[in-house]
Amino acid sequence: MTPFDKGDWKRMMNKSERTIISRRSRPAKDPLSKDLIVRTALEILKNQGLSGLSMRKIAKDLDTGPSSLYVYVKNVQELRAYVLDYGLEKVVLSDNQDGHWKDELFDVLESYQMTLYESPGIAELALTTLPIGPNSLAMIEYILQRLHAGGIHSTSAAWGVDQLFIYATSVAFEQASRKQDGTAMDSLYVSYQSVDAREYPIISSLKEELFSGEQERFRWGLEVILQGMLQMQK
Amino acid sequence: MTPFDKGDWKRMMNKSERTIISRRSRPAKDPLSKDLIVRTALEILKNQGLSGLSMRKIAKDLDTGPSSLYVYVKNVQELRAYVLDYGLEKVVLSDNQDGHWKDELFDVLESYQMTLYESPGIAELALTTLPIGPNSLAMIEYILQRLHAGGIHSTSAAWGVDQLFIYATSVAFEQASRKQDGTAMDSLYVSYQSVDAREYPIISSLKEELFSGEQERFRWGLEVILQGMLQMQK
DNA sequence: ACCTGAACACCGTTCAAGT
DNA sequence: ACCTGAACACCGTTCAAGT
Repeated sequence: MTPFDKGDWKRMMNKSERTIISRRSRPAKDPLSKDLIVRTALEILKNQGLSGLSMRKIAKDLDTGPSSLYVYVKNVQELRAYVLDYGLEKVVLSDNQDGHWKDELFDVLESYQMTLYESPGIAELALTTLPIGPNSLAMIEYILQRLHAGGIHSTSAAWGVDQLFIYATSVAFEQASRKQDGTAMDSLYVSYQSVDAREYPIISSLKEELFSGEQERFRWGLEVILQGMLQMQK
Repeated sequence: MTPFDKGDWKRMMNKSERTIISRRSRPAKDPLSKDLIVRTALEILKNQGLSGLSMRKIAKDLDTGPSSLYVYVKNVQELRAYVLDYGLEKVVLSDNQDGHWKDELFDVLESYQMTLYESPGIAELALTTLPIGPNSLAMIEYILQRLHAGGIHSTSAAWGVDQLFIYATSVAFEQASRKQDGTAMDSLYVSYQSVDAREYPIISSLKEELFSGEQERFRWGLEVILQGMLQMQK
């Protein structure tokens, strides 16, 4: 029995579904379950960001008190790990037979990056929370498989998949906070625009390039990592 | 006048020092200043991590109420940005004339990574807070200069420095949380050890490699990025 | 086994009032 | 100009008491 067998997960998430039928007297209020809690939490995360996600708000949305959640979840950190994996459900792992390994590799990473970009809260979560759960595992396995097809094996592949994730996650977070807040990234940009050219000559000369590029920049970064890994194998 | 001229910064950080002398009646209690607040905050961050850093605790350590801090700092987010730059003060930018660009590049990134590793709170901060301030700027300028010496210019350099920082920061954060908590990283390791070999064959076969390597792994990652950038220029 | 209320020990930020 | 106290609107987690 493994902790991440998909059946296990499903069973884990729906722990209390068996008992619904016997509760005929109060059909209006859904009974709690880990699955329901995580789905509610993800909804809040999408709408209000990571700082807006709290046990108390989840409880309120579920029309109960915060203490009720602790039957299904050990603490807020554990909840976040579940929410992250749940949020990665929509990352596309396309699997057509004649796809080229490199295209598929870049596509899945772009899909991952887009998923995070679309809900900045998930991006923030991905940055600080270790990837646990079936969706994360499926992605990692998929990427390792494509790297393998491209001739990158064993330690290089193991370390490389981490590096690719780090990069995609950080870029998504950066771009997401750029679109959302506005202020934080904008004020940084303004600062660089007026940097002292004698003290920081190269920064000053590259002040535009340092902030340029979106998807083109992301693809360039992936290419850098991949080319680097191939180069290191020689 | 530029926002990050070093003189400006010093003046900014010591705003109220001029007025000390006139306060002869209460010499026991230091008057507040941005510099004092940021230094106190950094001390708390080092000892108690990012979650232990709060306006209220800083105020308590300074023997005042939390509202007093808002004279010197707009909000907690701004304070964090200052604290981060202050925490990067000890990163070594060695500048001997006959140093090789690549050695110097790797050394400064390793020094950065070590600084974050030694206080996990700073690593956590670096992950989510944009680098503002003279220490961050000096590091970026230094790295751009070494990349330039290595033949990496303009857009490649501008995008590359970002990529190098992302990598160093993430590795430091990962390694720091591994040493501190124990639990989060350990439970992930245990999970991977018992992953279903039929469902995730490659993960299963690489379960050791996925967690192996420390400084060796970090250097490998830097080499990957650098080799990739050089390759992309051809 | 699950749910609830109340409590404990915290947060960031504001604002009127003082010097 | 700076500092203070008190208040407002929040947090995560625990625990005895209920069903």
